[in-house]
Amino acid sequence: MTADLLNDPRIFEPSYHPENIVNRAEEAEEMLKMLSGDETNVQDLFLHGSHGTGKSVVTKQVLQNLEGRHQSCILSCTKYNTHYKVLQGFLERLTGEEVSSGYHASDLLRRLEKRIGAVPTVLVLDDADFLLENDGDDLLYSLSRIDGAENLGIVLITSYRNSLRNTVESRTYSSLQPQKIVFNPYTSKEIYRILSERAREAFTTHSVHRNALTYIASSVANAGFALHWLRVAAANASDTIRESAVKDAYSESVQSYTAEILGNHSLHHQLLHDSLTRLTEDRSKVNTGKVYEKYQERCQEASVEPLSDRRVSDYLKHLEFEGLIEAEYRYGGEKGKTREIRVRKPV
DNA sequence: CATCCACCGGAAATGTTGGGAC
DNA sequence: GTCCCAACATTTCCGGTGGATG
Repeated sequence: MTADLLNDPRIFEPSYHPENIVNRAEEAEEMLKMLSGDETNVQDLFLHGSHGTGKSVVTKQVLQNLEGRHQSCILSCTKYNTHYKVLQGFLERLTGEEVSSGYHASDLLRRLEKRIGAVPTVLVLDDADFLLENDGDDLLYSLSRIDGAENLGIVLITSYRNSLRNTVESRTYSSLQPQKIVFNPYTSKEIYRILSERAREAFTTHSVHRNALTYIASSVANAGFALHWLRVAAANASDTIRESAVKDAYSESVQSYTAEILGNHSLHHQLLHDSLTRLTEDRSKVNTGKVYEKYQERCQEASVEPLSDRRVSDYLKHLEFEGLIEAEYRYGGEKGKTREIRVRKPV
């Protein structure tokens, strides 16, 4: 690691909050208006866009702007993926007190209701695909019926589902009526700006070549991965970061980026993803059955009991939510009903 | 037209965990 | 400690799916 090159490694962490967010002013302004509750009730929002389009970062910024007047809290549904866990998480963050398990979910709901009271409140569910898959709309229904809902804004962030309407029951949808905001993929110009602004903060002057940044910017639209890639290249470089260093760092970046995402999931997700990469070294496709076979092998290697194929089918869906795999669903035909799966590199 | 492919995915059943009440 | 219970995680069960094939 080169301390002289990198002023502050935290600047590349996903948790880092940049001063200036490239080309998302419109979205931020709209969100602020909807959540402020100035002209009307605090609204519910549905934010959708592929990975690395700035959904979470913009949301954090907006919440910061509301600080003082609003109380707010963000949970990622990769971890908080059930009714109970979400209520527990929100309550803990808002009150600062630990909430153990063993209560009735309705108990927690009542406590949350009380806590919200007359205070404008924004509750954000990031990676909401995971919750919706698991819990259906049970939680959303409860939250939408909460007393004092005019002060409560629920923000759902998804990168897979592009609408809430076909996911939840119509009674839930109609009481939420979330305003949908779409985050379009960044252009390579925008990625370039994101990289160079971040590089200016993180590196000592002139330590990164312009070509190095253009190379990344022309390759990917996922800002999170772009930044990760640049950080890996920086860590490997001894003096200046050249285009060649960036090219060399690609595979390692993909690997560590993927590992980071998988780190939020179970061992079985990892084994499953691993089986898949072993099966499809090129950009070839495999069917679910083959993947499951390979997965069972991997489990044996790792001395772990494999999960049922039904469960694995759900886990594959999770990998799809995370953008780690691409699946095409086939119904009938000579191949029967299955899906063709391929590993997906971050783009 | 019946049958088959090769799974999908909903629903119910079962297993597990951690608390509270006694 | 024992019993009961809610919340989950996972398994078991099973009715689809629609073109290809005989």
